[in-house]
Amino acid sequence: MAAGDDNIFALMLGQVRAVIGELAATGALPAGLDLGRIVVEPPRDPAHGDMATNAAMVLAKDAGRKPRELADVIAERLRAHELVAKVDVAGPGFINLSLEPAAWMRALRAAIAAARDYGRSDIGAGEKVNVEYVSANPTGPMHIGHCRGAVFGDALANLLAFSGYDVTREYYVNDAGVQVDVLARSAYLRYREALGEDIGTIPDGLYPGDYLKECGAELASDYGTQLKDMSEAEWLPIVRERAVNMMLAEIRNDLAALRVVHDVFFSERSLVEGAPEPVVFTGMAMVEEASPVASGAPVDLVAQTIEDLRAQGHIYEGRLPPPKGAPVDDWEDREQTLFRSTDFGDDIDRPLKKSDGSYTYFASDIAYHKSKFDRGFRNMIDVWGADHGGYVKRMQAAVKAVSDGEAVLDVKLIQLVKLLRAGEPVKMSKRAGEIVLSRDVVAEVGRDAVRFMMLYRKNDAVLDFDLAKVIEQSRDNPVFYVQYGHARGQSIFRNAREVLPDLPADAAARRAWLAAAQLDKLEDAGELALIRRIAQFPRLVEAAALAHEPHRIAFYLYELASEFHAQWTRGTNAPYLRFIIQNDPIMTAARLAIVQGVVDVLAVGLGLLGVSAPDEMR
RNA sequence: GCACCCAUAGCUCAGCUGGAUAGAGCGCCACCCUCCGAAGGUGGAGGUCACAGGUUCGAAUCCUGUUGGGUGCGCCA
Repeated sequence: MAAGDDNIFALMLGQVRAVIGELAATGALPAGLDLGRIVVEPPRDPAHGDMATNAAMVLAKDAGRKPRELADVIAERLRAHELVAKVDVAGPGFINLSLEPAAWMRALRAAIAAARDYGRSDIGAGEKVNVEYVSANPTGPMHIGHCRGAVFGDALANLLAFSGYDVTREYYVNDAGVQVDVLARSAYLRYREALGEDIGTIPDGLYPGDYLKECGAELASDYGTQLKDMSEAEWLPIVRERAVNMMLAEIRNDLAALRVVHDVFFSERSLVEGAPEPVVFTGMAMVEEASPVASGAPVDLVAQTIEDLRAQGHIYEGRLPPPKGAPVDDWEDREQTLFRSTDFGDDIDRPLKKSDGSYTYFASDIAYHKSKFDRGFRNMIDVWGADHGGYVKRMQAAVKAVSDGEAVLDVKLIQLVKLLRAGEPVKMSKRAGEIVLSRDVVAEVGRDAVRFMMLYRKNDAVLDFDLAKVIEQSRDNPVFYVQYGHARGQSIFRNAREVLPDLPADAAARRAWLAAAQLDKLEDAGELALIRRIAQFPRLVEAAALAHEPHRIAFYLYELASEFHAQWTRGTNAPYLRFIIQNDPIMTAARLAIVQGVVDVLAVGLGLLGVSAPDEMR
């Protein structure tokens, strides 16, 4: 569980646990206490010291002692630690620790030494995690809603990988079902148009978007009039495959513009139609090369999964009551194939077959998640739009069923993006062509702004995204403010060479050089606060990873940048607080060590969010 | 009718999985630039954490109920 040596909070937590172990050994405490609930964290009020632990309050009941009394005993032993300056017992039984200045200097040195690995940990212990995100239907370009899910999933995957998980980034391609058939028919119309036919207005129910014209043109040049002479049953698979591949290529362009990557593109059709193995479009391969390779007997994985579940008693034939409140016109009370999701916490059992006998989307989704389990994933994270919220329970139920309770599915629901321009809503209509596309937004305000803002809000909160504000260069715009912090730090290094001619220009060499600085010269409250903030980064990353909440990184970075800017500005009124002191190379070197820490943390944090850390702002 | 999500300062939102006197930005008020980038900073006012119960040493956080908003509710994905 222990993170690296660079996490001073983990270090002290280990110390607290060790003390409790010692007390248990002497018989002062019962053995076998649950230490899992003990935390060591920065107190909200700095007056309470550097760190606080709830150990005594958490253990009091099981130990049969009063919290304050127990706290005194633990505190006594913590005082002996070399990095601990002061220990107080306060309130209901908090143990407040003040650390020796040397402890913070050590933390800063550790941060600088770790450089771009600062905050990296092994809490994931190499465990496999599947993060599925975007999974937009390949029926058109990505819109702004997909964009938020894409950025979220990507950042979450970064965070988990950084925290020691073995992460697979996955995209589920819905290349089966009626929607892609509609796509194919729409493309076929464009094909006829490309052959010179007057197709008039696009009929209701087909996709009217211009983006299919190119597909039609390609079909016309490749097939001439051949497809016109075929029946729909003949041309549909041909057109469908071409259209899906082209749409997927579009989407991958949109993803590339956001610098969002996937390791695996998983084909739904390969489940439904039966392939020897689930077909994956690998992250490296071009879409065109990714057609299913047939070898061996086809297996319908959906049917197989359903039959397996039936054998385990999770499936039966029965009737559902009609939904109340939202009357279905053509409700037909009939016997159907149902999954006992109520056995796993769902509200109602869920149908697996449509009235025509084919499988529901849910059925293939079960098979898909079964495939994740079969590929070794015990941890699955799905990133969905909030409108799929009603689907969460049944999917989690299904994952439990297919994994015999071994796998856990966490579903992250992504709320709407409300697009604004200078406070005014950007008009969005359902009619195609007026949907706000991800690529248009990226083109207008840039990838960094889009990514940061998408992550500067909890995933389950509606996001107001103001196109005018995110390119503003002011404190009001967190993207700029954080990036500016990084640029300002680099600017300080550029200017510092006047005072410190030996300061290496190369970042790695500079870190080594700064590690030798006399950090004990640092005693200004603002400086020390910055060092403490830097020291919190590892535990923050850890918490964000465990909670699957990348937005915490974004907020932390804003706070760090804010403290850094504040310290910088104090130097305007109080020159002795500047980072660069003209005739004091020793103090300057010590302060540059802080700047290095700030710059590294900002760079690492922005990197996790997929946002660039510029050396200068222009 | 049912399920899920949300409700925190005038506005937009954090609140580190139950901790101490609930924070930030914007807006408002009063200040600070012969500076390593003022593209900034300092201080102040502003809260019944929607409401009512409950759990316990301790609740914005967990449970129940109520109110208000959003999403969804065999066969679409």
